Amino acid sequence: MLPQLAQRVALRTIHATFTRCAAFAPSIFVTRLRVPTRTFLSSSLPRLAPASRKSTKKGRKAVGAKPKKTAKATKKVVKAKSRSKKPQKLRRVLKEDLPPKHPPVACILHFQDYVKSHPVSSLEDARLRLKEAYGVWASMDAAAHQPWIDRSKALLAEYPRRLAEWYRKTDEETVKAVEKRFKARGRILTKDPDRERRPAPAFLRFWSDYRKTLSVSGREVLTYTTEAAAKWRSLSDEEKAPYFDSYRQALAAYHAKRGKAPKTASD
DNA sequence: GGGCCCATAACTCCTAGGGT
DNA sequence: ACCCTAGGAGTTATGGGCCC
Repeated sequence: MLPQLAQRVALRTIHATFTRCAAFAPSIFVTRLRVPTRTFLSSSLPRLAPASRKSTKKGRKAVGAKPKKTAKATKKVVKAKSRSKKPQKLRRVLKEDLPPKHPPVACILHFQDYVKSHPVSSLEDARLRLKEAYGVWASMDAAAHQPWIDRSKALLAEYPRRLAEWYRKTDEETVKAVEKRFKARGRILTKDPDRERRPAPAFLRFWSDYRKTLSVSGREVLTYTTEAAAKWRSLSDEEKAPYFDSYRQALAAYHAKRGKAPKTASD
């Protein structure tokens, strides 16, 4: 095996050569693209295209979806550009400001233990060890997996509490800065598990009841959302009343808890 | 006025971990 | 980036209402 230094030099030389060649013939030296393991072509159930929603929910973009540039979006870009002339002073996010990391899952815990008992000495060695560790994991039966699953479950059970604790001890400005940093890196900050949820509105209460009357499950339920909406629209005010009443009650309780009075029509 | 949130399910994608 | 996999979280339809 090559000594570490020699190996690094060799790798760097290969990389440098590759980069130089790629500069001359980019079409030949196309860098490996990260292709999703499953696409809408291979998917058994392709994602449904948004019909009436003006925008999708925030967060991860659909794979392959290129955001349309509407006049409004262009306006926003111009606005953002003009704003960007004045450099915004962002709060610096320190390492200790970051929320607790998501706990490792069972196979990763197993991998950690495996590496501890089988130390590596080189890059090639590390790669082999990885393959080896996951090979060992794959060859184990469910009973053998159990200790790591239990550990993972324990860590996972603790995670929401740790996250909620982080939200409690972290000031709003830092949370916002962390959120921004996450967003900039294409990640999403997990929401506070203890956050107070707004009560579900009348239609959702109706929908919850409606789907109980359906004898379908899974994704099939989705096809009934339109039907449920039509049914909701066809309901008389009297029929809708119980749903609105329960919503108003829940909303009043929600506002009372927050110390804010609900807005009325006269507001 | 736009964006988000609420409920619901399966499906899909991403993240977590280690060393180099 | 490479190697792997379990599980978290976003996506998707829907309408009403709140908040910025």
